[in-house]
Amino acid sequence: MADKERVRNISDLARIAGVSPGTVSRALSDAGLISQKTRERIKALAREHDFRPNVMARNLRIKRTGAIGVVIPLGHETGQHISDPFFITMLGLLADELTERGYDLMLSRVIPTDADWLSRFVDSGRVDGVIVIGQSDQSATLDQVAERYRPLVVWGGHSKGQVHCSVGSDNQAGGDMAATHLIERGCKRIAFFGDPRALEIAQRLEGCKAALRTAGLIDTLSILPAHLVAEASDLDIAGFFNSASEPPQGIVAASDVIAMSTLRILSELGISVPDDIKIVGFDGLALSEQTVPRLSTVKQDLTTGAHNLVDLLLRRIAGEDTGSVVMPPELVVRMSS
Amino acid sequence: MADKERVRNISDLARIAGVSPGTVSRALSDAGLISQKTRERIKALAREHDFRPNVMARNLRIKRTGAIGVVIPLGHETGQHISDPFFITMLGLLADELTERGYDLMLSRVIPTDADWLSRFVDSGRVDGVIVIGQSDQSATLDQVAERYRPLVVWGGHSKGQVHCSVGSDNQAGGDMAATHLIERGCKRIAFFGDPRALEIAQRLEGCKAALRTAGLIDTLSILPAHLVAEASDLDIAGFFNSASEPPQGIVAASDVIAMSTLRILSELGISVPDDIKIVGFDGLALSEQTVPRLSTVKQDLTTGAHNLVDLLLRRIAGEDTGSVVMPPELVVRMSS
DNA sequence: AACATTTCAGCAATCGTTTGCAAGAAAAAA
DNA sequence: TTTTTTCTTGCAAACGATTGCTGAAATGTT
Repeated sequence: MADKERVRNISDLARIAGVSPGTVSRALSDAGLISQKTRERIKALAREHDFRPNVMARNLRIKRTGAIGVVIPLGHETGQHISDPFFITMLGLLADELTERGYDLMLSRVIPTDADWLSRFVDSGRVDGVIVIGQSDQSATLDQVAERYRPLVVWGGHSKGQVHCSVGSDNQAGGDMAATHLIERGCKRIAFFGDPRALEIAQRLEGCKAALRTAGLIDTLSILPAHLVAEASDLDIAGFFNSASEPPQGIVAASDVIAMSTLRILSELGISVPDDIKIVGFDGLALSEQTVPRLSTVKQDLTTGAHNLVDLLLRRIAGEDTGSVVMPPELVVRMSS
Repeated sequence: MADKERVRNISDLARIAGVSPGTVSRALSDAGLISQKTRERIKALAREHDFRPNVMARNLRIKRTGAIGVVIPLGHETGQHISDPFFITMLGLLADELTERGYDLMLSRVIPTDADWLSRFVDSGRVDGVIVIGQSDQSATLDQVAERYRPLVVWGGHSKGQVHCSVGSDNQAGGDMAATHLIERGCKRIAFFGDPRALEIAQRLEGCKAALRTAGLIDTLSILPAHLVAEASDLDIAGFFNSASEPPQGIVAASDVIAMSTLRILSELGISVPDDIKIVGFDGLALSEQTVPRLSTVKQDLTTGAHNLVDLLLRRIAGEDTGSVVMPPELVVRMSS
């Protein structure tokens, strides 16, 4: 049958329908002025041949892609993997949020070797906007691109003089809450586990110090720049406890993942949590509820975080100029402290 | 300065360079016949104006997108979230694998309401191929699309008569290994935690039954169709232990996540693992190494799984016809059994 | 110096849509 | 019936690249 031929594009369909390509276009995209009758007819025809207009051609013409790029710069930790629970949780939330708004999500894992990594992605014309998860040690690059490319939003900490638009928690407040909590629980010697080369972690440490300072305990603070990746941090942590002359009574972990590793290592060393040592994590990921014992943690509201990221981004795409967002974290006390 | 004008496309650059657009195109895409000299000159010019050719236009012309779609159908469990650790781990591995091969990853979370969800994505012309993570309860739809759309590969179980190309573990063998191991450790009463409505889980249960049958213990098997989502499964599991007249001595969990919840609940009930009850998980995710006690599990090699998925997909894109892959799982004995 | 060969760059068609403009048809008004 | 107004539709020019073909220049060969 002649009308069973494969319909590859809008003109094919137009020929079959006996109309012009323009008319088909108008019929399929519920816009434009066109008679109800032909619209129905053409739509039915399209369905029958199960034809769907080519998205790329449309995007080229229309100059929008309907996709948002999500990029994860793996800067200061080359070993850090995209499957890090935090990234991944955020990614899932973003996917949900974007899908709901009719956008697709284009994922790009990047190891910033040259300063060009972000420009390249941004200028590829493949996405309408970009969300960067985590500043890593790339704040300078982010600022530089943000100068000229508006639809860019970053998850992470906010610091004065920052050019790029960010969404994140008040890390300093969070660090303060964690340390204060441990102090209230009677801990005198406190340790911080986390590598302050990353902006967010530096801020958490700062808050921690502030709390200790007001309690007059600042001199007891020891810092372990543990890796973020679970596998690598194991060694750091085990080493710390083996070489510590006097172990800490409380630990502020810069992330739930670090806290989880610590928990397990302590259990294997026969040290009891929370009796011997108390621990507070950071992030409030789902996995923090599954540890033994359940982890006390400074919870970031990642759901509204993702919501804010997408919201700000879409407003920026629409041309609006937006400021950054700093969200209050929340101390969740469970069984580890 | 005139030559500081913004270069928006290849013709702009051509005008500045005093050549034709075609020449610029050839210069920038290291192909084509063109003199070394002009190539260098044009490349330098492009760098200077930091111009990068529009990817969409290129894709339209070239009829390839350089992107692979990854879709996660959330079929039989509406509550199941994209941030499920398994999905997410797989997603990360795929991102790594695809990035390495020069492809981008387009993520799409789908709740299959109509039978159309996959067609729509596949026909959008936005991706060169599609990877589906998990069959959920959508095997029929997958088969149907696979009939006509070649570049489609699915992570999941393989069953006879299956049309779509799949990559996954030998789930039955895995279930057998887990149960056999528990039997060897002296367990007489064994329970299976997991909802067999999903193909993969049904296969795991089948293997489990086989092992019990040969050991003559099949009558002692109890099955708890626990939800996959951690939050929901908690209730299921707690309920199970509260109502069980005689608790099992060994548990085969259909996933590490279920095992982890079980571990924690048992700890809270004061039941010791592995002394009172032994547990084996399934998946071998990173989190299984972080539990207390460390989880014994049937490990799927997700890294080579992701590798195979991508490999088969690219071969299918190239026109080759490929069969499915079933990989052997591996029992990893840790502290929980 | 004359001719054959190779290299390089330009022309113009093409990928599959969308959309401003204008013309034809239909409906309404006179 | 004629004129005016309103709906529909077609035409053709974009969008920004790639690429087969063709001719001109450069190179090599007698």
